[in-house]
Amino acid sequence: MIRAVKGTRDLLPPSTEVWNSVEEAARRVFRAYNYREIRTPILEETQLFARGVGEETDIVTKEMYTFEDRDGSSLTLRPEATASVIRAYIEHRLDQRPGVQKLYYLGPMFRRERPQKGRYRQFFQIGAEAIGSESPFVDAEVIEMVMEFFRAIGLEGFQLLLNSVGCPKCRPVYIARLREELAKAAPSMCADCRRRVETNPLRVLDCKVPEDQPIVEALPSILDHLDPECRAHFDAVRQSLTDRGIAFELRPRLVRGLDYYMRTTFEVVHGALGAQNSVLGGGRYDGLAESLGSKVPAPGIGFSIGEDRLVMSLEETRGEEFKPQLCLFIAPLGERALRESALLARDLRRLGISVEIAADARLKRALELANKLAARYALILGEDEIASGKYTLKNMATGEQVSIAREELPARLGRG
RNA sequence: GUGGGUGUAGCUCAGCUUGGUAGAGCGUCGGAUUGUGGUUCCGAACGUCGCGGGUUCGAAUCCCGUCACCCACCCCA
Repeated sequence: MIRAVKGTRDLLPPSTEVWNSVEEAARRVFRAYNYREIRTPILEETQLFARGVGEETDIVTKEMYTFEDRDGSSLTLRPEATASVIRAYIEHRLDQRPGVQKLYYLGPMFRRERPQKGRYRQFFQIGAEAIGSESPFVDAEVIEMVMEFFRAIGLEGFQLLLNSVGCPKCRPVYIARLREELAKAAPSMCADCRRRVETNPLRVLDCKVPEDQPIVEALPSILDHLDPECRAHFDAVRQSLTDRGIAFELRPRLVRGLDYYMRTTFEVVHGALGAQNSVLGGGRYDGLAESLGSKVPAPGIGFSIGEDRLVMSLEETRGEEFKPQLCLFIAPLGERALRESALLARDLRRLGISVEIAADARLKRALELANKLAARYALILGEDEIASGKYTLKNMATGEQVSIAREELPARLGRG
């Protein structure tokens, strides 16, 4: 038997209904913030990610789906979308368009990791980027938009974590300071941390081993090492969030795994997701365009939402609410009735009313099916009804039946 | 890449310790007479017991190998 490849999966109804309502809500909310959709290719030149995401990151060193095209060029299935969006911004000179470029995207990303709960090799992200401004006001607005989106889909029980990771000027100073401290503390820490001291000292801050926590908490905070510009930026972001009534938790030890982040970084975590509890990651990336070879600067901030994880947490708490309903189930009795119901169904469907027809079932069987499909109404269409012109409409919830003329049906059924 | 767990009907699982050629619930399909669902009752279909090898008169059950899936680490969405 041929199966879906490891780490990929089929999304089936009724789950796809949840996916659709999540995506519809995102489009609606983002549009209200004047974001518009961008669709970039799923395939890019490998160099885009190598340079954009960072040569030394885990994504680039071991997680990319990279292959050689027939002409010998190296292509990669996108592991994330920000680099592509910036590439498109540069390529199409969007900096020449008026105002801040606000773009959103949604679609599949690919990383060749070992799958586990909430982690897939093909996974879906919904993200947005605001490019062309360094203003902390934009940072706060982007975060507010995310919060409004979560509110729109009714997500609860999440936490917004906020930090600043400084900039290429002040971060190295901090990392040097961190290394000094770690040189002393590392020997008594876990094996992973001892390794991280060499590879990526910032990651030590993210250590989850309980025994290491006292040491981690005593390490110097990056927030004490921001240079004046980064400091002012971060203060302004926090002030604007407070002005907007957005609750956040300051997490000086929040670090991100992609190289391009600077200054503001944020994350949203949700319980009931297993070990992969992060549903959103985002931050500012003012230097990304230049590292992709752009002559024009493109300071920006954005986020990406792990749609798989988001849907998972929605389904955990309120999966029932997304069950779609069938409005009308038609049970035709006999050939004439079947032909008549085809025309009736088409007319109702034109009005947006969902209709199903039992093409070949006895009445009992048809009603059984109507019940299983959770139809709100069943329409019984037999010889009597055709003769009299009055159809029998049954309310499936109450069992109540009324005799109704064809013309009255749309009003009676309402929309949907 | 590393560790642990699990593979038996469409789904959820029992049976495995103490080998004797497969079960339950749900679902699907049919029936309980004429054009009335949800409840109930009766019945049916569906299994190379993940795969390969070994031990044995006999293997879902014991042994070896292998594959797949899940969870966790790493890292991230």
